[in-house]
Amino acid sequence: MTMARSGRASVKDVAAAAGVSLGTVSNVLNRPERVSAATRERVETAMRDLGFVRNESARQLRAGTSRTVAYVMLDAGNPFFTDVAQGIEHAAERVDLTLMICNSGQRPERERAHLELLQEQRVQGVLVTPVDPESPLLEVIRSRGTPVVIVDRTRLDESFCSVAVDDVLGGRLALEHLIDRGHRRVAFVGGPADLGQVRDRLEGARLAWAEAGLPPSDLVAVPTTSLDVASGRESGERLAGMASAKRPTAAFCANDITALGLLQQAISSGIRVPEDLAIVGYDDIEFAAAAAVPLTSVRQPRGELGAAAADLLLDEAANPQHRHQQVVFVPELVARASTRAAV
Amino acid sequence: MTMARSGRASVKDVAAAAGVSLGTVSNVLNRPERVSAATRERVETAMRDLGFVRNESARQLRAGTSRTVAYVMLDAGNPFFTDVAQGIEHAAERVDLTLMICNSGQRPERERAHLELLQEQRVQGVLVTPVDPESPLLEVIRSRGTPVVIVDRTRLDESFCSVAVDDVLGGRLALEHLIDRGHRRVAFVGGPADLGQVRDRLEGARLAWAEAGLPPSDLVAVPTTSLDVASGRESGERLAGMASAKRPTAAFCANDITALGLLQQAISSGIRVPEDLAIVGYDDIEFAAAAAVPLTSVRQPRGELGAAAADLLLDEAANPQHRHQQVVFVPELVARASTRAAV
DNA sequence: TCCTCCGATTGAAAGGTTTCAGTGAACGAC
DNA sequence: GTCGTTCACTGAAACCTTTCAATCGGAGGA
Repeated sequence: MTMARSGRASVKDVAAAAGVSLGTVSNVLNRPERVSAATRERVETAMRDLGFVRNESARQLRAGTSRTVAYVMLDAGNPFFTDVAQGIEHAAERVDLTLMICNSGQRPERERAHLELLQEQRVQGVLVTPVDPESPLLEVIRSRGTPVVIVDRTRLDESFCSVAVDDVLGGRLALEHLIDRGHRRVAFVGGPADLGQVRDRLEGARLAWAEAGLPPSDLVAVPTTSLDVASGRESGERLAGMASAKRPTAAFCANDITALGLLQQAISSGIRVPEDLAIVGYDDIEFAAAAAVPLTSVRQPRGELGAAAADLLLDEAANPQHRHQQVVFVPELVARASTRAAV
Repeated sequence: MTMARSGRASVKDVAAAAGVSLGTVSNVLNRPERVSAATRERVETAMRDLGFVRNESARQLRAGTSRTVAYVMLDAGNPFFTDVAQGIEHAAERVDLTLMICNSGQRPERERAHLELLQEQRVQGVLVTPVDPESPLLEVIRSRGTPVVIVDRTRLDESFCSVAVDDVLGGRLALEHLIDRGHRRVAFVGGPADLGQVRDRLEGARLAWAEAGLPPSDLVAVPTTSLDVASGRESGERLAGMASAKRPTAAFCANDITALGLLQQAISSGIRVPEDLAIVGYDDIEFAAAAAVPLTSVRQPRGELGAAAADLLLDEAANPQHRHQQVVFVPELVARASTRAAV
C-alpha cells in the first residue's frame, strides 16, 4: 500500500497486506514458534507476494551488532593468502558468521580505507595482514571498539592477538635439510631484507649454518627487490653466471613463487635440478608440488592459521576477560625431488 | 554523557560534548563548509575525544542505499578468479565504491546464503560467477531489486548482463596453432563434459580441426573428472601408457592447472615437451609462463573481464533505461616453449 | 533606532526493524 | 460466575543518522 520510496516492501507493508501488526511480522521473522500457524501462513504469503527483503541496516541499527567479520588481506594475487582466507571462512561458518574479504594490495591507504569502513559497519571484528604490523592505525581501530587480530605477522610488543608461523624455525629446517644432504655452499634468495619474513627466515638459516660449524661466508645472500616470479628468474641468471666451481650447490628461497622463477631459469640455463642446484622453497603452495621438478618447501599451515585467527577474534569479541595472545605455528619441511640426491 | 549502551559515542554524545545540536554535528560530517571554523573545531575535538565512529547502518538506513558492490566468486583457490576480482576492484575504486568479496567455493547453498545476505545489505549490485548460470535464484534476486551481472559465464537466454570470453574461439585458436605447427593427432584434455567452458572449448577445437580437413577420429577426447592438477597428471599417465606410434603429438588442455599437471607427469615419464608432446593450456595464469617448460596458453583478459562487468553493473544500477547486454571478449593465443618446434 | 538579510545553528521528522510491556480472548479451576 | 493463566497479538519506543524548514543573532543599510 504505502510501499517505501525505494520501491521495496517493508515490514509495515507486509503487516498491512496480511492484516496484522508490525510486531507479528517481526515475530514471524524471528520467533516463528510464537505465531499461530494460520497467521504465519498469511504473513509468509504476503512476504512472498510483495517480494519482501529484510533491511539489514535497520536490523543492525536496532541490534547494535552485526553477524559479520572481515579479513583485510595483503595480496589477493598470492595463493598463500587466499588459502588463509579459506581457513578463516571455515571457522566463521562454524559459528554462523559471514566473512567479508577485502584486499589492500599492499597499499596502506587502501588498508586504511577498508578498516575505517569496516568499523563504521560495526563488524564483529577484523582480521588483518597489515602492510606494516607496527602501524598505529591498528591501535586506533581497536581503541574505538573493533577487535583486531593480526594474521601472519606479529607485533614487537605483545599488545595484539596474532597468529603467525615461526619463520626462524622454518629457515632453520630448510638449512638443516640442505646441510644434511651434503650441501656446503648455499644461497639464500629473497628480499627486501627489511621484510619481517625475509629477515626471520634468513636468521634461522644462519643459525642452522653456524650450529653445523660452517663458515658464514659460504651462506651467500642473493638479495631480491621483491618476492615474485621475476625476482626468482633474475636470481637464476645471477647464479648461472657464476663459475660452476664457485656456484652454490643449493638455494633456499624466501617463498615458493620466487623458487619457481629460479627453477625455471636454472633449467633453461642448463643447470640441472637437483644435481647441479638443489632448491628449497617456502609456503608449499599447491603449485610447488606440481612444478616440473617438484619443489621441496617449508609448509606453513595456512588453513589452520586462518582458523586460529578467527577463533582468537571471536574470543576477543565475546569474552569479557579476554587476554591477548600470540599463537605461533610450527612449520614443516616437505622434501621433494628438487633436493633429492646428495651432491 | 549518555553514551549509547554499546559503549560507543553517537552524534548525540558528540553534540552534547561540543555544546551544539545534532544537526550541526551532522553538518560537520557532511557539509563542513556550512559550519563556522570555531564550531567545527570544537566538534572535531569532541569527536576525537569520544572516539566517535559514524554508524554506517543508520546512515544507510536513512540514505536508503549503500556505496558497496559485491563479487561472489566461484573458487577462491583459482588464480583466475582472484585476477578477475582485482579487475573489478579497480573499476569500483574509480567510482568510489567499496568491493566486498565473497566465495561460494562451488557450493550452491553458500552461494545462496551470500546472495541473500548481500541483498539484505542493500548493496548497489552483485557480480557473480554462479555455480549454475541457469539457476532461478539469480532472477529472484534481481526481481527483488538488486542488479545482477554474470561474470565469466553466460545465460542461454539473454535476460542478464554478462561478461565472458569466447571459448569457442579460444578452442579454435589453440587448435589452429597446433595444426599450424604440423600436429595431426591431438588430444583434448578436460572435463566434465557438461561444463560450459569445456564444451565450448572442445567445440572450437573440433571446428578448427574440421576446417583443416582432418579426420575427426584423430582429435582424441581425454575426459577428466575435474579441472585440477591431479586430473592433468592422470591424463599424463594415460598418454604415457600409449604406444608412441599411436600417441597424440600434442595435447590441448581445458585449463592451465590441468596442463601443468599433464606437463609434470609427461616429463617424469620421460616424454619430452615439446618434442614428443606439445602442450597448450588455457587461461594464461601467471604460473603458466613460469613452468619449467613455459606453457603456450590461450589468454583470457581477466582484468578487463572484471572491469567490464563492474561497468555494466553500475549502468544497471544507475541508468533507468539500461538494457541488458552480453559482452564477449576475444581470447588470444600466447605461444611459448611448450609448442615450440614443429614435429 | 528599526528593518532586512544572511549565515549559522537548531529541532523535529523520517527511515525499517526489533523489543517489550501490555491488551484481549479463551479456557480451566474454583 | 469469578479469578488466574496462557496464548496470540498489538503498538509504541528505541536504535543513529540525515535532512530541511524554521529560528536566531548580528551586521549593514536606511
